[in-house]
This record gives sequence, C-alpha cells and structure tokens, in this order.
Amino acid sequence: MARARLQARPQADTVREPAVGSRSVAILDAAEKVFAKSGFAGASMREIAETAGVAQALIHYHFDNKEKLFEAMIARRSGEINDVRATQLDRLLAAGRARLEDVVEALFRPTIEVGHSLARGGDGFSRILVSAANSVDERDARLTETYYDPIARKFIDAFCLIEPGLSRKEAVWAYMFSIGVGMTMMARTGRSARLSDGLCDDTDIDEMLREIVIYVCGGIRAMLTANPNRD
Amino acid sequence: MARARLQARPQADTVREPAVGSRSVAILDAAEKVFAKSGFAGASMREIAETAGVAQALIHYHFDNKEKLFEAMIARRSGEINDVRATQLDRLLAAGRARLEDVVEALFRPTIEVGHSLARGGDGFSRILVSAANSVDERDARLTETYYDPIARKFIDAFCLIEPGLSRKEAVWAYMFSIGVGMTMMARTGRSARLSDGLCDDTDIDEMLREIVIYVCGGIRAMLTANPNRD
DNA sequence: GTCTATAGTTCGATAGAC
DNA sequence: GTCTATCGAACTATAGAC
Repeated sequence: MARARLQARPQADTVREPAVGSRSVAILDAAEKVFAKSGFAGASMREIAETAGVAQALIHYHFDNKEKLFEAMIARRSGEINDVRATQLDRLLAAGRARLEDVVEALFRPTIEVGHSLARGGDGFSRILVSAANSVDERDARLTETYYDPIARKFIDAFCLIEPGLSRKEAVWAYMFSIGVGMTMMARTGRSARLSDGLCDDTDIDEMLREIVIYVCGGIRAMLTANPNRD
Repeated sequence: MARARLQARPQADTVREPAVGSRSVAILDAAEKVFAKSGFAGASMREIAETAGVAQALIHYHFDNKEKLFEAMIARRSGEINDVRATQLDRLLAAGRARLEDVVEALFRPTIEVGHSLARGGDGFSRILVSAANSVDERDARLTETYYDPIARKFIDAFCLIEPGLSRKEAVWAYMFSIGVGMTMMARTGRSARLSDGLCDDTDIDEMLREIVIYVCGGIRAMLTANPNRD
C-alpha cells in the first residue's frame, strides 16, 4: 500500500526541494501539464505517466490514486504562491498607508509569476486554478476552501482596512469580482487577441496586469462611493 | 446513420419549439444538467440517457456523438440568450444617450435569466458557459468563437460608442474583465457566502447583479480616466 | 522505488429488432 | 423513433517480480 502522505507546505527556513525522489517531482510536473490541458476527468493516469517518463504503477505507489495526486499537485503550488502573497501583503500593511493598487498587485502577481515560471511547462497551474475556482464540483470546492479561503480572508480584511468606507459584505463581493477579473489573466484563452485583432495580448503579463489593477481598483472604489459604510 | 443536423437558431417570427420529437428536447435538457455537473469529459452518455429517460442509443440517433450533442446543447441556449441581448442592446443604442449601466445590465441579465429559468433544472447552462469560457480546450474555444464572439463584438462597439475616450484596445480589455466578473455570478459556487459568513448570497440574482453593475462600470470608467483615448 | 502485466470496470458507439 | 444487447477500446487500480 502506498504512502501518499501529503507533502507539508515548505516553511521559509526549509530546504527548497523536499527529500523525495526526483521521479515524484516529475510526476507532479506531468500532472500539472496534463490536468491543465484536459481537466480532472479528461486527464488519464496513463498520459501523466508517459509525460513523466515513469510507469503508471509508480504514480499509485507515490500518490495512491488520481484524487490524491490532484490534491498533492494543488498543495505544492498553492503553498509556494500563497506564502509569497501573504508575505507581500503583510509587508504592505506593516508599512502603513498601503495603496489599494499595491494590495491588488500582491493579490495577482505571485499567482501568475509562480504559475508561469515555476512550472517549466508554462502556465499549467494557473489554468487548473481557474477551473477549480469556478467549479461546483465537490472536490474542487473542498480544495478551494482548504488552500485558498484562508488567504482570501486576509485580502478581504486588507480591503476593509484600506477602504474603511467599505462594508464587510461589499468587501467580499469586491474580492469575488476581482478574482473573477484575475481569471481572465490566468485562463489565457487567446480570446482577447481574437476580439481585438491582435491589439490585446494575453501572453503579455505586465501589460495585462497593469490594466487589471486599474480596472479592479476602479471597481472596488465604485462600490465604496455607491454605498458607503456608515458605521 | 443518424442525422445530427444542428438545429437552426430560432428566428423571432418562428414557432417557439422546433418540430422535433419531445424526446429530443428531453435529451438536451438532460445533457445540460449532466454536462453542468461533471463537465464534458466527466459526463457519460449513459447518465444523460438515464436522466432523460431514454435509451442510450437514441442519443446517438438524434445527435450522432457526444461532441455534437454538446454543441447542439450550446447552440440551443446561446441562440435564445444572445437574441435577447442583441435586442436589448440595439434598443438602448437606438434610444440615444444610453447609460453604461444599462449596457452592462443588458450584457448580464439575459444570460442569468435564461440560464436560470428556462433550464428547469436550474442554472446548468450558466455553469457550462463559465467552464467553456475559461477553457483552452480546442472544442470550447471553437464554440466560444462561434456562438459568443459575434455578440461580444457588439458590446465592445457599444463600450466605445458610449465612452468615446476608451480606445479599442481598452474596450476589449474592459469587456474581457467584465465577463470575468460575470463568471462569479454564473458559477455560483457558494464561496461568497462562505467567505462572508452568509452576508453575500450568490443565489440572490438581483442583489448580485446590482453590485456587479456598480463594480463593472467603475472598472471601465477607471480605464478611461487612467489612459484616455486622444484620437 | 520502479517495473511489467493484467484484472475489473466503464465508456462511446453500433447492430439489429420492432 | 425507440429499444435491447453487445463490441471493442480506454480507463483506474492492483499483483507481484526485481
């Protein structure tokens, strides 16, 4: 019977790569690619094994089954990403008088930078996040709750702190809507280029992020003036 | 060999329900439910047949294969929805001096009203749209291009017309971001309620739409002032 | 840890009766 | 148009050698 214990999130003072066989990492990388391309149901353990260059049985040895492999893959990257996000947010708030623009930047940039550069294969993890975040599937909901709700609450708190006129309720709506905007950036379907005859390039991260920050901050501040919190 | 011809989009002066057997409609309704729950790959023809109360072979008789069934299901609802959206948009523009708020309302309301009420089973179609819109899968991209790009261009044109300071490029970004916000509403994952301890209810369409219109218009106008078009 | 081989299930699609 | 029955392929997972 396989171990399939979930890797603990690496702490700041821990070695970069956990002490597991390199095959194990190759499997996670392959899983990221294949799940990103085909979704959970559409991906097959066979293709993941072939992509990783290992026998199919080895995946079961390391991760037990498809569900647990999927969760291990989420756990690995979300740990990296959300540690960076939390650190950046804390630094902004500790410095006092943080601008909303900086908080929104801290909300999005780590996700695309890790999702884009760390996964050597490209932006696979971002795509998996997009599909999980929009899914009503019980597994996706549980993973979102486990790996993303805690950091979401931190950012909602930050919204309320920076814009005291925002009620808690509107801060949560603002957060949900903003994450929705971020999806556009992470999904990278190429549709923006199609609709704009090439003017908008969703592979240009910096350009897109600049536009997104403007749009998202404008949206949040509009909620503020439309219905200011009177407490 | 089965027919599997795609149903033509009903014109305004055409009878409501096409002259196909009621079983055929039952199959499309069932497909909507099952595809919404499990996605394309996760759904099985067996479950769709059981949900529709017909033999599995009948689906192949009417729609040939799984791919074509999926497209027929998209074609049916997108026709209904986008006819309403185009009509409302044209009426707003013909009346002159349309408000951005009204255009954004015309962008979203028909989708949720049709997706929510017409599909007796609930909001299945909305969920399918969300997953298709965010997918890099070739099939999903082709369907989005075929059934949603034309109406998207109309709304982008409207953005440019109403806010002349908006460049074409920013209008496309604004459209993409706004659709992203709309996803929050259509996906209805229940996450907003979880993050707000029940304050935000994503089953309350009117409340959510009101907040979304405020946020989206604020976002679009922020792009305008941040980088006005000088033509 | 890693492999080959395969058991056991489920799937999409088809054949053919009515 | 609608059904029953079934084929052949693909899938997840396991057994067992090394």
